[in-house]
Amino acid sequence: MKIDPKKPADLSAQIAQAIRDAIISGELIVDERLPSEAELSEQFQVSRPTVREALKRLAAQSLIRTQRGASGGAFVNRLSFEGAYSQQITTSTLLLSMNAVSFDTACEARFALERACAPLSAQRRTADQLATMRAEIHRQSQPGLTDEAFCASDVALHRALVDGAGNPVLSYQLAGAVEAMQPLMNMITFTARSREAIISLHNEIADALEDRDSTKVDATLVELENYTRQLAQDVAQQRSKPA
Amino acid sequence: MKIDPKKPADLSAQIAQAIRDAIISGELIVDERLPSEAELSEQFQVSRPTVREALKRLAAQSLIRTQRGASGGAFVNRLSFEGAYSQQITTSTLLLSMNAVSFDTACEARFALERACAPLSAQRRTADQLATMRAEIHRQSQPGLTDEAFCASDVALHRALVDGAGNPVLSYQLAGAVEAMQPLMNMITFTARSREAIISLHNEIADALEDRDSTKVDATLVELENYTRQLAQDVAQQRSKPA
DNA sequence: AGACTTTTAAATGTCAGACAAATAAAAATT
DNA sequence: AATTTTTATTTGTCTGACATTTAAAAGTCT
Repeated sequence: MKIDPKKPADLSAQIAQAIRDAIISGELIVDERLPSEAELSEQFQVSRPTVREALKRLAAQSLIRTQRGASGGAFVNRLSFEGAYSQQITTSTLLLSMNAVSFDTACEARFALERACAPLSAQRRTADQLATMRAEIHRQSQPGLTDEAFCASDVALHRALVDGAGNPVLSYQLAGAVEAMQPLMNMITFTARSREAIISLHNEIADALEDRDSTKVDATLVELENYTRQLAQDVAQQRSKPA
Repeated sequence: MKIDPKKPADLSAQIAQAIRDAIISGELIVDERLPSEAELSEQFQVSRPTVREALKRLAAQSLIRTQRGASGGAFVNRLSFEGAYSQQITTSTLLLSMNAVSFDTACEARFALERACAPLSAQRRTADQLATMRAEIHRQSQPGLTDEAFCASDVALHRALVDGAGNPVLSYQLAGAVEAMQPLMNMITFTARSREAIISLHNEIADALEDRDSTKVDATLVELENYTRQLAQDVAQQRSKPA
């Protein structure tokens, strides 16, 4: 069943893997309760702290949740799309920061993925999603908005575009790409003029989506990508010779 | 610094979050050694098992690695693209299986993302990557290949296509989408005739990539998507009325 | 002095037993 | 019958200990 050869490495890692496999293989169903820590330690012939370390590993991956009390215990989590976003975003953020990915590379990836959604979104976007985009555009045009808030709104707008494709798998995959870029975007200082240009492009995208004109959406996204890269390049240049 | 209010929830979760934040914020550098478990328990005013549970959580996310021995301890991991793949794949696999995503939805997402890479790949693919694709196509045409091996080769081919874009962020994002689909693909039984058709399309893709003809690549991917969906539909139909 | 072996110390990995806290079910009381 | 109290179960945490691994320090021999 969930046996455990005592040959190679950390017991807690082995136990975690055994339980993980049982979940993936469907041996353990969603919302099913695992044996109690005491029972698991009996079953695997290890101490309770070791079992606990294994369970914490699984909890870190959102594979299980724990509940205290009489009929408490560890339960198999239904990994929801929403719940998987955060993991995806954390991982992507770390990847981008630790591997010193260039802005260009990240930007290229982000827009390539987003353009993949555009045709589907043009076809399927709901009125609600369009309204969300319009609302974000309106927020972006308000004076006194911080750069951080501007970027956050930008992310929200693009999330709405992606969600418009009506494909949760796509939305999940892109959440990381779009949101993980935000820290990088935050490094750009947006002048009033650049904001105006971006908002204008955002409006074009919304209009095109309203008309369900996927060609126009794609073309505008390309424009937006080029403009974003240009902005980043200008900022980098200005910083290198501040005189 | 990495303080810890003892108000709300699990101490080990709080400590893990504190250390995680320190890593993300850059307060802890890659390959830097964390304080020993004893020191951490002193610092956070908790016991060593609690600290250990926190560290195991971080280890499960590949944020740290541990080493035994005299100058051992917990070290901040460089989260490599390669290393992030497995997490991405596990998460995506679980998502697909637990949420009963339809084959159509997963398939649509997968090809949408892949088509996003196609233009870049047509432009930048190396001779090596093309050779890899040719080799996989050759393998696919060998008789006696199991369905699992055929699918694995299929994954390898598409990975090569995606890698051809020369954008590690894209490759990382798509690894999950492509590989997580494999269990679903394995459920399709490939007849000799359907394999032949797929291989023919694969050859077309390789030819188009050799010619750096991105339009052709895209068109062929669309064909492949349609054919794949058709196959899945046929299998589903046949299973519903096995007479 | 230099190369090899032995010892030592530091660190993680594991264990055992205990108590605290939360929680739901069972029992008792009104 | 409804409410309160008790109880049992289970996770969360602590203390203290021992085992194992590993690198560096100490010692030994040529």
